[in-house]
Order: sequence, then structure tokens, then C-alpha cells
Amino acid sequence: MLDIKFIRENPAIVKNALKNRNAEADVDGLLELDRLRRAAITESEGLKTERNTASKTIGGLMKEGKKDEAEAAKEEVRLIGDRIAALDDQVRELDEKISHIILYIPNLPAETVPVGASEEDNPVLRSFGEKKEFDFEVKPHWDITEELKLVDFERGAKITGSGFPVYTGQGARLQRALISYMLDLHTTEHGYTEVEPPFVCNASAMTGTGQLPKFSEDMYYIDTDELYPIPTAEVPLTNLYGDEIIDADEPVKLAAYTPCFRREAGAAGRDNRGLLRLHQFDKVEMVNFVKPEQSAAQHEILVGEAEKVLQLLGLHYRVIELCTADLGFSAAKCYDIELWAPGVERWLEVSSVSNFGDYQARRARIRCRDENGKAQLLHTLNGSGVALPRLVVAIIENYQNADGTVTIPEVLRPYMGGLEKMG
RNA sequence: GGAGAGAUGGCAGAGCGGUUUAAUGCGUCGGUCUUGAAAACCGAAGAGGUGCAAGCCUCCGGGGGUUCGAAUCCCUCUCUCUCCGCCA
Repeated sequence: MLDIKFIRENPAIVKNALKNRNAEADVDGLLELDRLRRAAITESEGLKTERNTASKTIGGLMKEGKKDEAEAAKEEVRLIGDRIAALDDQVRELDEKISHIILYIPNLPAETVPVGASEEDNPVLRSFGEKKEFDFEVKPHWDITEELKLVDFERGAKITGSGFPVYTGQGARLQRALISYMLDLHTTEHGYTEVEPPFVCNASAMTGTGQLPKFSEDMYYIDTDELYPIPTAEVPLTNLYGDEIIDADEPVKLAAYTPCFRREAGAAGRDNRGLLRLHQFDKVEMVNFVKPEQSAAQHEILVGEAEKVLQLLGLHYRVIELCTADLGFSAAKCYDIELWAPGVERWLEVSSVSNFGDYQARRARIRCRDENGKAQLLHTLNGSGVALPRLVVAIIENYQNADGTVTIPEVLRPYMGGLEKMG
């Protein structure tokens, strides 16, 4: 969330940022509640000072045996106590109202983020490789996965529902190979610590990273135990250090493989053929905790680490920057990496690399020490490194052969038992 | 799931209704001494809120209650440990 002090001092900046994001929030109402809250606190604290002094006096009178005087004083202090209780109730109510507004206000876009009206305005920053030429008719991945029995969509729908594919045979092996390949790359080449977190989180963690309260409809929920299956490893990894002051003199870098669960409410029928949009998918995620002054530079490093995964696989991709209108709720700045898939003839988003500034750190209370040893909010970043299904789509479609087989990229072969082709 | 015991500052560990502004030890940082270091001695040091500031308020796992006053008493939740049960 945003710093209430910042909002108080820069309401115009906040309102303009909301406008650029096509978002709305009652900033003036928030500031009025903030004013009332501080007035109530000031009054309550003054009374508490009185009460503390009076209580000490009563203690003294009791010791000296002046019972009558003590009783008279007690009566007086009781009245002060009643007023304090009323004021503190007021503060609590105001806190709730303030939270209700401020938790729904998205992060401010960084100054470098291009202002835009829709995803049409996302600039392409760079690309790697080029579109492969084929001397035969390329097939979309759903034909290939069926012919080679790599994915069984029908049976997944039978046992769970649509959007829950079953990977089989070499298809299942490929999932495992990709996970191992990516985690090995990040841990050995990029300095990451591998983590295997829980795949469900509580409401507090979900609020810390910004999924709650606004996006509860996008998540699955286990009512009996009040737990949410994670939509991304960002949630458990980032919240790992919630309520802590950690040493971030060097960036703390965590990488994890987890399945991800998304209801994709409102997305029915969109982009959902084959492996393009699923309710459950696998992903390797990278999360960084850095000192504030390092986050902009670390963001560039992080996107490079995600790109490395694709470069070694020999896949054609491009990096775009999200404009203000397309930026995620908690992000201050975000790059998307898109892979070219010749079968479906589309660019597929496989990684979203975001700098959250101190937005998540403030919600989750994650801090580090500044140069003077004082506690300060740190910055969080994360990036997919990368999401599997669309990566699988790109691999299968780009490496398909005229005879119906799929060549396995060389870096994956050690993870596939030396296999060179699927099919 | 059942029974019991716990949760206090970076760590260990006192305190169990009013000089606790949370003792003491270890660790950390600064200083004295020293060629340098160690030892010894002296000193400093938490987080959040509020206020222009001085300062004040809050925080002893979370929440609620009793009281003039709660780390301390009561209720409740969470977590940890021990034993039992069940079980990949």
C-alpha cells in the first residue's frame, strides 16, 4: 500500500497516478478520515498521560494508607478511562475505514513508466532471435500434444474440470525437465537460493502481496481451513520475511518451483485453447529483496535472468514494458517477456518481471537496515523464471519437425535422459 | 485427534497487580588502556504511532476482559515442546 503520509502531502500526484491507471479511489475521503484519526489519537494520548500520572499518585496514596483520598481519585480516573476507551474505539473504527480505502489503492507507477491508455501502448524494448522459417505446414501445439500423447485434456476435464490438463509420458517428463533446468540455471548461474514453500497460504500472506482484498474472486479458497491455493509463488516467497527486519546489504534472491492456481474469473472463452490459459499450471518464480536504492538496477538484472532461460533454449522472444494502464495492481514498473509461437501465430506472455518498490514491503512489513542502522522498508521484485505451459507451447511449436516429431532443445536433453526427439 | 507444559528485547533468562524508565548474562557497537590485539573498565543501543519541536503514547505471541493501574489476574485464538493415538 501507499504511505499515508505521502498521500497526505501529495494528493495531486496520487490522483494523477490513479487516472493514468484507469483506477479510482476516494483520496479526499481517505484524507478526511486520516485527519479525524490523528485528532482522536492526540486527544486519547493526552488523556493517557493524565491517567498514568494519576494512577501513580493513587499507588502512593494506597501505600501511605490514605484510603479515602485514593478512592476519590479512583472515581475521577475512571471517568478519564471511559473517555479513553471511547476515543480508542473511534480510532479503531477509523483505522478500519482507512484500511478499506488504502488497501484498494494500487501502487504508483514509477516515473519512467510510459503513460498509456491500454495494452496497445506497451512499447517493445528489444527482441532476441527471429521467427523460424518452416518448409512444411506448422501445427498448433494442441494437435502435436494429442498426436504424441503429451497432454490429455479430456481426462483432466473428467477428473477435475476444464483448464486442468494431465501431462503424460514424455509430456510429463518435459515438465519435470524444464523445472529442473530452470531451477539449476538460477541457483548455479544467478545466485538464487532454492525454496520449496507451501502451496497454500493464509489471508494475511495474500494481503501482504496484494492479492487480497481486491482480487479474492481470482483465487480458489479452502473454506474449512481458511486457506488459499497460491496463484503464484510470489505469495509464499515474498511473505516469508513478513514482519521481519532482514539483512539485505546484498540482494536476497529466492527461486521456487510451485504449481499455480487461478480461477481466471471472467476470462472464460478467452485464449483458452490448448495450454494457453489454465486453472493450474507450473512455474518457476524468482523473488528479490533489495535495499531501496538498488531496486531499479536489480530490476534490469532480474529481467535478464528470465531472458537467459529462453536464450539457452534458442527461442525467439521480445521484451515489452507495460504502460500505466496495463501495470499490475502492486507493481511500480513491469516488463513482460513474450515468446513467439508459430503454430498459434501469436506472442505468448511467459514472464512478468515487476518492481514493487516498497508497496508490498509496507503491506507485509518487510524491512532492512539503512546505512545508519535504522529500520527501513525494503523493495521487493519478482519475475517468472518462467511459466511452463506457454513455454511448452513455444518449444513444441518451434521445434516441430515435418515428420511429426519434436526436437528437444539441447540444454534439456540431460534432463530427458539424453532423448533428442519426442515422438 | 487426546493430555500436559510453554511463548518476555539479536540470543539466553528473571519478573507473576504499583521505584520495571523490562533485572541479569551473552552477543553487538563506541570509548579508555595498548605498537596492535585480547582482557579489563566505562558507555551506547529495539519497534511503531503522534507532534513544528521538546516530548508524549503504544508494544512482554494475537485478540478480548477485570482494575485507578496488567508482562503479571481471567477468557479466547494461534504457534512451539513432551507424551499418547493415527498416518504417507
